[in-house]
Parts: sequence; structure tokens; C-alpha cells
Amino acid sequence: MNLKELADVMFPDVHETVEDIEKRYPKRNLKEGAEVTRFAPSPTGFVHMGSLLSAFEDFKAAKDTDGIFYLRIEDTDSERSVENGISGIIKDLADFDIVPDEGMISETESIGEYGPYIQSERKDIYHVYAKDLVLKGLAYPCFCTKEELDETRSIQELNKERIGYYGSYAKCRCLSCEEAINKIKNGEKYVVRFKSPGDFNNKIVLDDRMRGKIEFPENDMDIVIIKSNDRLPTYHFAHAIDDHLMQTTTVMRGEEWIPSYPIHQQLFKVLGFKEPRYAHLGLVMKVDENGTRRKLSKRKDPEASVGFYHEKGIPSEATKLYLMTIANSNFEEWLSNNPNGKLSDFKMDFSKMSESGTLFDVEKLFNITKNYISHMTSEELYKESLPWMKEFDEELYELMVKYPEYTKQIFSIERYIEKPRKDYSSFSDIRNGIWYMYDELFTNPTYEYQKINDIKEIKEILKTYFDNYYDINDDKDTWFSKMKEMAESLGYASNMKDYKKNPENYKGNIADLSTVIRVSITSKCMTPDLYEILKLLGKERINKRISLIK
RNA sequence: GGCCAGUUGGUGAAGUGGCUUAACACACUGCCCUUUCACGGCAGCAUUCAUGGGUCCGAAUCCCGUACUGGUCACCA
Repeated sequence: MNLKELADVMFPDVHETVEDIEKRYPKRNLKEGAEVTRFAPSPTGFVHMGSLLSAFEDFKAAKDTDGIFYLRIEDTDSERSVENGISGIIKDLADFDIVPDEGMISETESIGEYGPYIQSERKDIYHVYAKDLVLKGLAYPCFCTKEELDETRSIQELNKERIGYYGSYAKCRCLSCEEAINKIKNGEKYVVRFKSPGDFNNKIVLDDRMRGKIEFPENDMDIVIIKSNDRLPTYHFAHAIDDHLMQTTTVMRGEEWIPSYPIHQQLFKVLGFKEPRYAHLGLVMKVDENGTRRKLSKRKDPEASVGFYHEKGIPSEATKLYLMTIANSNFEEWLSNNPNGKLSDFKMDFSKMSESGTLFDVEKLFNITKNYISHMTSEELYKESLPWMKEFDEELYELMVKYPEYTKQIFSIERYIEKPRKDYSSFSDIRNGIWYMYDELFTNPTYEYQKINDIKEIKEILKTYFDNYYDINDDKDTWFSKMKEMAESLGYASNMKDYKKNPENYKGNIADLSTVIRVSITSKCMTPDLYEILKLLGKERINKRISLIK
């Protein structure tokens, strides 16, 4: 009877029973094998690469199995919360097409039947379970102050004992109900601690979905489950209750959580919940200035924020491809066999996930992006790069809008062939690849001819070529042979092999000649196929450009 | 310090006792192709899988120890 009194004093507002709560969360009606996963961030306003990867994997695991992916906000620590911190996360996820089936959809709204999906609004639920534990003698109030806790800690350090609140160090464990009730009635502050039934000498085993079996000593710490100030639960307690009620099948989280598994295992057991499966993900790392590896940091590393890649002009689809190559080691091979395959066709496999922390490799991201962009149609490239241009290159944006068809034609150059050009590692490379095609940008051309430098000769070559040889209607073969013809008539080698054999027999070679034309018309010595460029530019632009050369 | 994880080239990694004189991809280097650039092709880039032992006819793969790296031991998640 004493426990009942204590429980009532601790939780006077709780009138519901555990059974009442359980009834509100009926069994999910999903097909066999369907995964229920979740992304559960603190409302910090944005997502960084590491957490994006885990959200992506959660989402993918659910989609692969026709399951449910939901977004739960863990705001039990006010220090971590930021004003409007939820919408920022939702937006970052949405940019990568990660849209929850359930959970928060804005700062205050949610969808789904298993809510609330924000922990601060679940306080009464946690209290029902906490009260139930007190009733059963499995939880108790602890009045220890920070100073007292520090003191036992230093004693433990001195004695070289395990640090923590357990066994005989768990002072408040032995308090009688009467003592506890009196203290509470006196207004003493307290936390609620779980009364661990564990024995450190027992062994427990976690069967991790990607790491296999991991053995630990059983938990014997009386951890805090309800905090004193706001009476909100700690992570451990909220995790057990939420993932039970929301029926998460697989919890994917960073490997920093491995050591707290014994606590979670015990909580689930004592509460009578079925344990979810766990997959403890490797961290995303970077190399420091001093050469050591460390976890990618939200604060210190600009490349950790997803916005960084947006600014660089990496399409979110390409970032997803990269994340998938980190997530599953067999994905790259699958992609190269299915160059136009959709991510949704690839099934993620837990056993192919990397256990060790992965270095975030920007070079690789660029390479993947390069391939991805090369497989887009010109229409797609136009459409997808336009919003980026609007934000980051207004000048080019306006030209793209002014000349949509012309721009798409530029993008088409050497695109629809077996091995398309791979010019763009990001949308920010586009300007350098195409600016000279627009007269508006072709205002201050520079001419860096390589071998042929005499301006008289250059003008002569141009005049000869455009007056006597170039015909915009020629097909490529004709165009090509005419160039050779001209080379010969001017004393240049039309065949590189001949030239290499006897360079002294010629004034130069056909490459030198085409360089003159290329540079004169584009102001660049490196461009895609000259034939197509001339054709697209057209007679008028060409003439104008030739007249610029003084 | 206790507990836990990880350790295969510059990077991501394959590999689960013989097919491995360690795949594939990125990066890098060289050559070839080529009217430039890009693409593409070829070749090179770990005699060795952190390290020392052990088991075995045989070990990157199994066992034990050590080292190193990271994590964790909060009324943070």
C-alpha cells in the first residue's frame, strides 16, 4: 500500500493506466517483413550529412519493404531546441525527397495515428509508465544533489571502481516510502530513477543487424528516467516507450549508442515490451587539419551541412546516389550496371553497411555528380539547373530564360551519344562550359592561340576558311574533309600521323588550324565539338565574332 | 580507468579457410586514341590485409594477446 501512496504523491495527475495507453496504439496492420523506421532528431533547425545519411537509410529501409517511415521530434532537452527548429529539418529532408509517412509535417502539425510525434507533448504518457514502475517497486524518487553525486563519483574513482549510481552507491534506493513521501511533501526536488534488477556479472547479447552479436555485462545502473526540472523523460526512457508504442521494428542510430544498449534492453524487458531490432551505423568522418579522423561536426565543418552542397550546385539526386554508395557497398556496382536505374529499384541490405566510420569524400561526390549530369537529358538539365542559377548566377539565369531552346541545344552538344561528355561536376561548372555561346557574355574575348600567333596569318586563315570552305549546311563528314582540304592548301598537315613523322615538311598541322578557329570564335582553347558549336552559333554570330578580331 | 566498437593502398571498399601472386570504383601517374578539351582504351599504383603468437597441409578470413583509433560511462541526445 505504501508504494501506491508514493506513486500517487509522485504523480498526482496520472489517472490513466498503462492499459489505457496501450489501447490507443493498436497493432499496425502491415504485411510480413514491413519495416517501421524513424528519424528522431532534436529540433535544431537543420540536418547535417551524418544525420541525413541515417534518415535516408531509415527511409529507404521502410520504402524497400512497403513499411512506414516516421519523423519523431526529440525535444526533451530544451538546450538543443531552436526556434522553428522542426520546419528546417522537414525542409532539409524534403530537398532529398525524404518525406515521412507519419509524424511531424510542420512546426506544430503531424499526420498519423501513433502520435503525438513530439516528445514534449507525450509527457503524460511517460508519466503513466513511470508511475506504473513506481507502483511495482521498479522505480523510485532520488533526491541526491549534484554535489552528492560528484562525491560518490570521486570515491569510485579513488577506489578504481565502476562509476555510476548502482548497488550500495544508489543511496535513495533504500529510502523507505515514508521517508520519500515526506521529502516530496517538503518540496525537495527529485528525479525518478529506474531500479535496475540487473547483475553486472550476467552477460547479455545484442544481435545487431549489421554488426552481428555483441556481448555486454548486464546493466545494473539505476538510471534517471524522469528529470526533475521539467519532469520530461530522459532519452533512454522515451526511446523505450515511444518505439514500443509506435511499433518501430528497426532502430537505426549512430554507433555512439552501442554502449547504452544494456540499459535499453533492460528497460524493454522490465516494461514488458518487445525489443526492436537495432542497426548501429558507422559515423561519417572527416580528416582534421592535424591529420586525425573525427566525426563530421555540424558546427566546425561547412561541408557537413546539406546547404553546402546545395550552394555548390550538386543536385540532390546525385547526393542521394553518393549517400547510397556509402550506405551499401554493393550499390556502386549496381549503379554501373543500371546507369539509368532508379534508386527505388535498388534494395538496401543491412549486411552491406559499413561498420567503420566512413570518410566523407567530396571528390567522389563530384565524380558521381558528373556521371549523373551526363546521363540527364538536355531538357532535364535545363529544368533542374534553372532554380540553382536563379539563386546563385542570376546573369546566366536570365540568359537561360531568354533563350530556352538555344540553351537546351547547347546542353545537347555531345550529350546523346554512347559516351556523353562529362563536363559538369556540379551546376556551378555550367557557366565555364557555355558562357561563350551567348553574345551577351562574349564581350571581352581573349585570344590565346597556341602555335600560331601572327595576327595577319590568323586573319588570313579565318578569311580563307569562312569565305571558301565553311558551309553551315555541311554534315559532319563533309565539314571534316573540307577542313583537311584547307589544311593541305595552306601547307599544313591534314593528318596527324604524317605530321608527327615529318614535322619539318609542314607549316603546322590541322590541329593548329582548328585551334585558330576555335579560339577566335569561342575565346577558349578547350571546348566541345567545334562542328556543333559553329553550327549552333550560326552565320551571324560567327561573322560578328570574326569582325571583333583586330 | 571500466565497458564497447573499429583497424584491407591516398579514399570508398570486395573478401566469411584453398579459385586471391587481394575484385571493383574514386583520386593519382604514364601510354594510346584524338582537330582542342572531354570521353574511351591500356598499364602502373597494398608481395600484403594494424601487430605478435597460435590452430591448420593451407589464414586477410578461425583463436589468444598487444597496439592504435573512435565511442561511452550526465537530470544531452
